[in-house]
Amino acid sequence: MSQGNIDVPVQVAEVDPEKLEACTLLEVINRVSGKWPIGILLEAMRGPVRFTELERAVEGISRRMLTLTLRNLERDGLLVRTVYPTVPPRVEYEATPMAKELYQSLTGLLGWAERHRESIAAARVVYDGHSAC
Amino acid sequence: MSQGNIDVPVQVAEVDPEKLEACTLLEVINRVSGKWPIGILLEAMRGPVRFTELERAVEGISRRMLTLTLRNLERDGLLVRTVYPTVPPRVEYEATPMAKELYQSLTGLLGWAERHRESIAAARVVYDGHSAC
DNA sequence: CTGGATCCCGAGTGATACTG
DNA sequence: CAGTATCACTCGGGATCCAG
Repeated sequence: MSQGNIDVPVQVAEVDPEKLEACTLLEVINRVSGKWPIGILLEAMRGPVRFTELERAVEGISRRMLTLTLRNLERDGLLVRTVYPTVPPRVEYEATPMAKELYQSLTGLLGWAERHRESIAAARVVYDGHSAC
Repeated sequence: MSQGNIDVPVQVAEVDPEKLEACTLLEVINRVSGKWPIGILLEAMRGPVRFTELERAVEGISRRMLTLTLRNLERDGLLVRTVYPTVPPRVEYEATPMAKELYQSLTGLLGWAERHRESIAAARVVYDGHSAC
């Protein structure tokens, strides 16, 4: 969707489609990887949620990581941050449509994980020396 | 929203379905996160591939990380390792059907990434102070 | 309440050298 | 060819204290 001009000797660089896939996939994987992004996104998906609510909901996250992760998600346009200049500061975070769409895609992975959860566990037991029998 | 059962003292631990989703997703995300797993999987998906071939194909990976990542993927049953006791040792890795199915799921993420690549880039520019204008 | 600033430790990873 | 071993270093992330 980047052009319609025709007579240009396009230098598309012959990108190997598979390399491109690996790269792009890597970007999105990195975006949601880590312990916290998904948990936070899941909460913010249900509607506006406050900082403290997230702190309790995500469970186990430190204030520092909550802040940092929140900033990154906001930066990528996955979360909107709304500040209400009230006396006790009030800030709400909510997932953007883009983030919700991401979740739809993640569902595919979730399905895969659930379908193969046992297979993987079994594979590990075997690999680890199928000792504890 | 935590129950509807009345008479049974079920010990199902009352797992919040959303927590479960976050957890499972996290497992699979962690499995393929990192710089290397995807690249390796992509190569091994095309057919049996040798250690050295991977070392060149993945490009940028160190021998150490290649070995470690390979071991993890094998452990999870995503890769099969075949050793041919020939004079120069020959080892081949190939993606299992399970891994290929995983790739199908990853495709959903890839689609999302491509659809929103520009939006994200734009969001970042804005967030970063839309300076370099 | 919401977050920024520091300090610090351990896991992850690259570089390099060695081996069956 | 296909790894393994070691070392040094970076960096994520927790703990803690400070601030608007």
